[in-house]
Amino acid sequence: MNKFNGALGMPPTKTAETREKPTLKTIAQLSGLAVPTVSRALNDAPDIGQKTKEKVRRIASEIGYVPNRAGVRLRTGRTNVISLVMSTHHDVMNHTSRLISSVASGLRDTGFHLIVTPFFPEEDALKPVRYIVETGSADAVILNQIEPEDPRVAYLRERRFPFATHGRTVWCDQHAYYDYDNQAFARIAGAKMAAIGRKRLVVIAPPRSHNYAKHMIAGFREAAEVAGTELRVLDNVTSDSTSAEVKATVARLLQDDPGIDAIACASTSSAMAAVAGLEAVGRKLGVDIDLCAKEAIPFLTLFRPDIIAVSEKVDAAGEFLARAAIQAIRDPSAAPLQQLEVPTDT
Amino acid sequence: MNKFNGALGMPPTKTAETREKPTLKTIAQLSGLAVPTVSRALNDAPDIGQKTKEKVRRIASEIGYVPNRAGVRLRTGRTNVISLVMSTHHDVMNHTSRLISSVASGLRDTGFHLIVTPFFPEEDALKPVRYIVETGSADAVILNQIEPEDPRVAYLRERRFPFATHGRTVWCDQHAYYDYDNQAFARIAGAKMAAIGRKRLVVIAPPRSHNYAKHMIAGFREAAEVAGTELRVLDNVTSDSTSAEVKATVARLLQDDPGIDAIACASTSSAMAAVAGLEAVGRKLGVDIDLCAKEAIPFLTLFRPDIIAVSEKVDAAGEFLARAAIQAIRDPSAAPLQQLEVPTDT
DNA sequence: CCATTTTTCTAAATCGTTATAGATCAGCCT
DNA sequence: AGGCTGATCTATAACGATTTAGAAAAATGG
Repeated sequence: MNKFNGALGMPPTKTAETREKPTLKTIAQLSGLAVPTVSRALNDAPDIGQKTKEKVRRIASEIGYVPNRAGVRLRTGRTNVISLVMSTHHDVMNHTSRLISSVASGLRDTGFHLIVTPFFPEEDALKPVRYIVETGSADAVILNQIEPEDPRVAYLRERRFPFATHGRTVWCDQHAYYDYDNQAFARIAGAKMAAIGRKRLVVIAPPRSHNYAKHMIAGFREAAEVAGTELRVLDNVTSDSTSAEVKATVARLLQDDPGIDAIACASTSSAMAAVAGLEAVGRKLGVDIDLCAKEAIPFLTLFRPDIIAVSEKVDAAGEFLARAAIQAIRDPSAAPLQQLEVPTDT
Repeated sequence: MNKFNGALGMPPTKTAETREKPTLKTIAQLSGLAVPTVSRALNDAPDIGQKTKEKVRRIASEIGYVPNRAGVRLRTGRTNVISLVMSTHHDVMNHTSRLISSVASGLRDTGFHLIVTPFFPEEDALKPVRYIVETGSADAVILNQIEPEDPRVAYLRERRFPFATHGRTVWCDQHAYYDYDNQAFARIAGAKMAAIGRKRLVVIAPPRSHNYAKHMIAGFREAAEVAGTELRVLDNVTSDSTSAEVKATVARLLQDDPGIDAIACASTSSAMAAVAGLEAVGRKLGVDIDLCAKEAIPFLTLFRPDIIAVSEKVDAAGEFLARAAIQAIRDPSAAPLQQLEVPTDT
């Protein structure tokens, strides 16, 4: 159509004034080269001359060429998309949103887009993952809320589909992951409680289905053994229970057994609820009882300075997972990127 | 590569055992029809016979045909993607994550994917929007943190690119939006404070650049006039200031002017920080001072039962915006979907 | 019964990209 | 000079879908 599309007034040939999106064809016409040559030049193929490459690259950047994603995807199957699969169940003090933000940051200037694929409480957690793999709608997947033998991970491994997890599975030496060392956290927290003289610790742990619950409980047990303190892990509430449940449970517990002098919480929200519960029955935080928790947001200590908080840097997770996912895509046979963040005791 | 990979050795015909992703071609072969006929049948074109349509649809669902997104996108330009453009600035008590979740819910079973496009504090807010429009990487955009004359909205309107906003602009009668009626909230909150005898109210408002700050302040003014109370809007802190800043400012303020007996906060996090501040200087919430705030998460009242909370249903926003965006795509000339959520006074 | 319309389907082209195989030309060897 | 090699580039086809124009079959009309 547009043989000639320079400057002057033109018959209704698709000309430049339309500001059509530049394609390889545009560059080909401008440079007098063939389309495949332009493509190979931009991809730095070995069989293209140096001068040609430079010329093509110059033109490309001058006219602001950006490869058409649909074209690339159709031809190569590469989507340049990473999918974050997340539950819509909102853990109040939302980690998930920061994970999204930080994955997005990690993807900045990489050419990858981030698509968020939700799954819903009532449906199979495998469904979104299967959808992505079967329709090829992403090049890699990032998962959180990992179970020890997470079926999604099993599925992805079997298909050799690139992925990275926020949390560890039992096979985690085999795949990319980022995790917070909850066992270390629990050891530190338990030791701190013991250090200030607390003897009877109650733990509000994560749901047992999540792998990190095991780590955390193990850590508390270690600390309890070392310090010779009593340890009780509640099994009727978890750090994902509603605030009302946690509050009520803590209140009831302290009334039944006033000798309890320490509480440990696995989440910011359960910590706040637990504080509400203990205060509701007249206990005084930092006086006749202490509470420790993981602090994902600098909030707890502001709220109640007496809370003993151990910080968790959530933002690091997303950026790391983004890198790990890209690595898994680009170099599937390389050793997967793995990181365990150890909390600092201070 | 995998010429023969089913069970028996096979000549290099691409046969069904490969479990190749079914395409229109697959259906065409199975039905003995031509590819375009299959396409038109699935799209319910008027020039295809009833029997044919049924046959095609039956086969399609039997073999689990799903249209290839890249193919559709390349040919039609339709991406079937909606992009949520969000700041990575984490407002602690994260609205954004719930917005993402709820938009995702709203997009369920619509065939649309949700991609999250971040923009970074140091760069132009217009950049991601321009990128999306210029590269055509989405069919519609959802924006939040809206300014009165938001340049992104101006840009999108000018290009006639479908979008919906979480918040109102000055042109909002012309475009799809969802907003919480902050003016009504402020009226209600202000009236409540007056009703319990508070005379001197200090407001920690949203940043003035956000449009809803104006609405909220106007609402407080109305309430103050009606009740004849004193009103002061702080201009050195906002509801987006850090918790430490809010806490310190509130503490200082109450020391300088102990007569202040009421505080209103525009966000959950600033409310908690303000409570910390007032308690730090020995004031007693619910006794010699009161505090009211918007409660996006059922948290405040748990934390401090004395806080006067007005709830905001954040989840409704996302689902509405998803619908609104789709409508803007499908029927650009129709009246845009708009909703103003009025808080209930209870 | 042939011409004409309507219904239903097909062929070819296209979107932007890349893989494959082949073309062109220079330089070099014998 | 003829043949070969290597360096560059081009032509063609393909990915999966849809649009356009046109063909074939069926229905209608006189």
